[in-house]
Amino acid sequence: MVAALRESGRRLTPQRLEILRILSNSEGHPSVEQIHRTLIPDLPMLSRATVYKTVGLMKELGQVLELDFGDAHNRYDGNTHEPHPHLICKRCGAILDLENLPLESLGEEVSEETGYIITGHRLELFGICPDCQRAVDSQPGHRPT
Amino acid sequence: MVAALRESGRRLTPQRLEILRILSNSEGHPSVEQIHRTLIPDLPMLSRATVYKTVGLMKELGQVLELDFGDAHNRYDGNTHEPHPHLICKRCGAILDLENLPLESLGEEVSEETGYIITGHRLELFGICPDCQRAVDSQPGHRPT
DNA sequence: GTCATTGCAAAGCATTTGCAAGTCG
DNA sequence: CGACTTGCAAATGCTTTGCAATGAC
Repeated sequence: MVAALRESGRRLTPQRLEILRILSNSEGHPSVEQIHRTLIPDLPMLSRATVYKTVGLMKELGQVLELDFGDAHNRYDGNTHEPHPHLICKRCGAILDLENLPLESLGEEVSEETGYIITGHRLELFGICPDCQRAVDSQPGHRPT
Repeated sequence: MVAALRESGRRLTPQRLEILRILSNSEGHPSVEQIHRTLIPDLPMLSRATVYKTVGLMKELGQVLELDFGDAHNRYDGNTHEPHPHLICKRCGAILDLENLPLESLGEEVSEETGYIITGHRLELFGICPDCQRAVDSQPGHRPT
């Protein structure tokens, strides 16, 4: 990521370095707000605008993927450059990356049926993760948002 | 839809009637703004707030499905109550409903692998529709947004 | 030393809400 | 008539933008 930054002629500031660190370590597909909150202890002056600008820049450079789960905050995935399916827990919001799903054949089939050229896709599965299943058993009244 | 409105004790106003008409005839999954713009000739005083309120009400009554394709405007689908896959043209924005895709088996597979209980999914395929493929041939420089 | 970048504040947008005026039943 | 709706305007919440000060190279 740092290399991509440099190659594009941009500067590497401490703010950007920290933001990139979070994006590349991101297992949880953080939102701008989460990134900002995480970094405030280290960079107390960090503004949300800077996070937005950096994330937007990395998106532009193709280093980061913007996800949109329809719940106000966009979330970002720094681990892959390719869209891929996600499995999202409706209760706790955990997001799991899915791999090796047979979607190519599906695209071909749809292409034949409709005459469209298929260029991409987005797949999200929703459910309840194992942890939350256990939690449900012990707290029967507790509902997700 | 009108029945569902009445049963819930709501009133049937001309504005609502027209909005429902568009939702139920919607082949194009209109946005609030599109609904509003379409109705302005007939109901010049119609406010966007009313469209938002009505659409939100129908969503609450389960008569309409809210779609979110990540491009600012939410869009609404009055034809089905069940989520289903969509095929979206990146060039002209046309939206096609897909049916009979074998997604259940996919959910079962993921469920076994991850331990999640799968409760729903969202699938969108992106591509270029046949019309736009022809248009591309004749206007090579024209790019979608 | 330059010029990209930061961070604040203000602006933008889609959507929501408050409320007086209007109207469905 | 009374309560639900409308439509305006103001408010909200995320994101973007303008711009002077800062700092990377």
